[in-house]
Amino acid sequence: MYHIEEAANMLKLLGDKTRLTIMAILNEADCCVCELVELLQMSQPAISQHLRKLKDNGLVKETKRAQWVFYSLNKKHEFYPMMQSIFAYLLDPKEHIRQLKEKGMRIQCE
Amino acid sequence: MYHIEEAANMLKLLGDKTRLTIMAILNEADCCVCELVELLQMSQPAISQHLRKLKDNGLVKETKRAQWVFYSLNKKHEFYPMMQSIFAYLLDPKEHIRQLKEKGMRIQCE
DNA sequence: TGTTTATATAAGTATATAATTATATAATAA
DNA sequence: TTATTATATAATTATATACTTATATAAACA
Repeated sequence: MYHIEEAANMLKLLGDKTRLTIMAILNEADCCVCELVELLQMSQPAISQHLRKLKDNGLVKETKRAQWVFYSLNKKHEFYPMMQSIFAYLLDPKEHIRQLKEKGMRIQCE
Repeated sequence: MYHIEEAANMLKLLGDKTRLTIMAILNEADCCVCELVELLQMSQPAISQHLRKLKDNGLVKETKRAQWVFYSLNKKHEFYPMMQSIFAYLLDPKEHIRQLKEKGMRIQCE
């Protein structure tokens, strides 16, 4: 049971097309920044700034591996269950992976 | 299964403390503007403007009765099931009604 | 009728947000 | 070492947002 203000803040974070898409993608596979840049066809700083916002609010975690930074959902987050039920309405769970492959993109950078 | 852009737009509407609270209250009982004004301790124009936004996006309906305008959730809205699952995480379903009564407020204006 | 009550809307303002551009950092590769 | 690649961050700008104040509308009531 969440406080309404925290919940509103979390919903606001998801209430942006770019961030919701990022979260939907990460819900299927961890991903590095460059993949998100290509997938979403947006500039690298724009993606990084959205990721920072998600990270600052604890919704995603980052792992550095070689020259890449991989992002993943923070499954320990208080709102993770609520997000999952949103994703359940939202997603064809295979859709983003399919989209990735259609564009000839690997799922992992390395 | 919703398009991600429409879903983001809907989540943005819910991603405001005032609107999320209004939706949570309406999920428990239809309500007129003056009650929302007292409950949320905000100005009448501020409340009306949030209600208009919710109405323009089809999330709530209005019914005029005497001098009051009652608002209610639009249960036919495409996103109504998703909102319900959000509310399920969000709410102690009796909390807002209790809060209403504590303030000596009637649930219906008339 | 004129007054009050409930609500909506318009105009203005302050703040928040998302993007771009330019630059910094850090790791890898040549 | 220098160049390249991946990422982050700062500064700027344009737009969106939420509020206030003032006003309009419409119903009820004296």
